Amino acid sequence: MTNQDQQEQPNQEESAAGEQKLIEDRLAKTAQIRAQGIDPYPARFDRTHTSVEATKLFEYAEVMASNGVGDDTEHPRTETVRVAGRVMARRGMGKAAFIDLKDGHGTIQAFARQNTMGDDEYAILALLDIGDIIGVEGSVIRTRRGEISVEAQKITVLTKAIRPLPDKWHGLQDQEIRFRQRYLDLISNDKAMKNALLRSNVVRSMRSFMHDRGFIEVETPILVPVAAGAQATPFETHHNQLDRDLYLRIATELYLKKLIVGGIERVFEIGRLFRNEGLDHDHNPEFTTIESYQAYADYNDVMEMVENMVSFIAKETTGSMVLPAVDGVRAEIDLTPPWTRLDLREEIKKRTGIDFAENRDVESLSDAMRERGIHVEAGSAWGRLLDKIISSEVEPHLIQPHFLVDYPVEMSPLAKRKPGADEIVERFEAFTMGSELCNAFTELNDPVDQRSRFEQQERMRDQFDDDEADRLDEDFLIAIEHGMPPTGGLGLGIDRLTMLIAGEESIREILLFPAMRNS
RNA sequence: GGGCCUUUAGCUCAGCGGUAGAGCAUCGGACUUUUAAUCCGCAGGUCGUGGGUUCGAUCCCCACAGGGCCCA
Repeated sequence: MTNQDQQEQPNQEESAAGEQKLIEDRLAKTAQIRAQGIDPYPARFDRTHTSVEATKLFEYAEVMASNGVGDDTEHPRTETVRVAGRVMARRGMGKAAFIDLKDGHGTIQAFARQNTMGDDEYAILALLDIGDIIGVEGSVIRTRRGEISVEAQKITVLTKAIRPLPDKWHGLQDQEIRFRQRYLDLISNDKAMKNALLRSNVVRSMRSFMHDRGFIEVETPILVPVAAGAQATPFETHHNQLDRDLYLRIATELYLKKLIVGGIERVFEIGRLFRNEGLDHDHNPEFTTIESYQAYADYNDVMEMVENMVSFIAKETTGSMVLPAVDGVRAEIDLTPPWTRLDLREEIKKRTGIDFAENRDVESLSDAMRERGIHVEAGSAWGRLLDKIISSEVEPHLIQPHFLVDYPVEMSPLAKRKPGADEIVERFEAFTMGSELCNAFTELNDPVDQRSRFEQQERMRDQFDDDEADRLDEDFLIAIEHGMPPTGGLGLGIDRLTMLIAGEESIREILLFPAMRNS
């Protein structure tokens, strides 16, 4: 060992303890690798096969061998391949060693023997740690114990890791670290990776469903002067040069309807919404929705589209429209269309005996709720009270997919009134597992009615001190004053949909980086 | 917002009013077909933070912070 090498060794006397010690050990190995003239962080690696491809290649060779094809039909082996991945485990035995290598597709074992690799090449093994990323070159064989393995001719360090990985057997259990350092969750827990891939497939399949139906995908502003189109509290921000307060959007609705006015007859956007509210197992301050608008359609057309879209996505991503039961979480969920339609007024009557058409003011509805032991939040508007009844008395029963249909106008400032029923709008929401999946309606396109609905929302903001009331958006009103065709609109939460398909109870299992408090 | 649970070695977890333990990982040694490899040995901790009670607190009490569950 040269003097320079010795300088790169940590000083035994001063070596740190605990985590710092583990890092210093690995830094010392990194230095030793460099001292041998090897770059521990090379730029690229010419991988020929993924773990899965290499396995398949061998299985093919094995089948050929069983038919008498190949040089050594007793011990089939493939041509030389190069695989790459992260070292997940090692079993060293002196002059031989086994390494479990994990790549983006699966795992494959590498088998290293001193007499196959040669002393110089084999020496690198002493400097490898669990967590390092390496390339292995060799032919694929089956070991005596039956494991398909790349028999290493050469092992290349591709990235030296200087921090240790979580426990190889138990995986990463600490939920906080799983969410804050999702990369560790992805490395350690198969389910994390499965959910990440599932979400990607859900979105891809949703896009293809919409494109196949002639919908045009667009992107509309996230920074907006008025946070309108939904009932929620927005995040506020400020543009310095314009010296103007802006908000993060709480919905994509109004911009998309402006595009309907402009003649894009089928339009959708998949994008992030921001609502300034608390966190729980199905709320995150930022989340993703699809909103779509279809000219000349009404909410019945949208209802059909929703059940077809959701069942299509389930089929594409899981192979079935029937989602399997999850132990301790839920029964089987059958998404096969058609879904049951329930009249909202009738369903509330059935569950509670309350007929909202007979209790049209805050006082009588509050009384009816108290009689049945439903909590009444003081100072709530009528629509908020009814919403409470629905969420506490009706929603929990909707485990299999259902549509609740026809809502009171007070709760739905952007929906068109039902012909012949002034107080009811053509709106529906879909529920599964007791929670909302989507919200949709026949869009209100009467500009005079729309203006008065907005004004009513603004009055509610003042009267009930309701931050979440919708906001009047003059630009939008001017747009529909130019004429918006009859339109069916939809908003559907993509994270919630993915939860449903994944069988997860928490949105934080689906969002790769959920919002967390200060650490 | 209210209640309950939780925070101990890099990871997974025990523990207890009397100076802190295991498995894995690490470090040193043996080992040429392993599968959580095995065997021998070493090292690793301001027990979430801050107060209090006590002769003595990781443990009991209070507050705070992070995480989880339930309720609103």
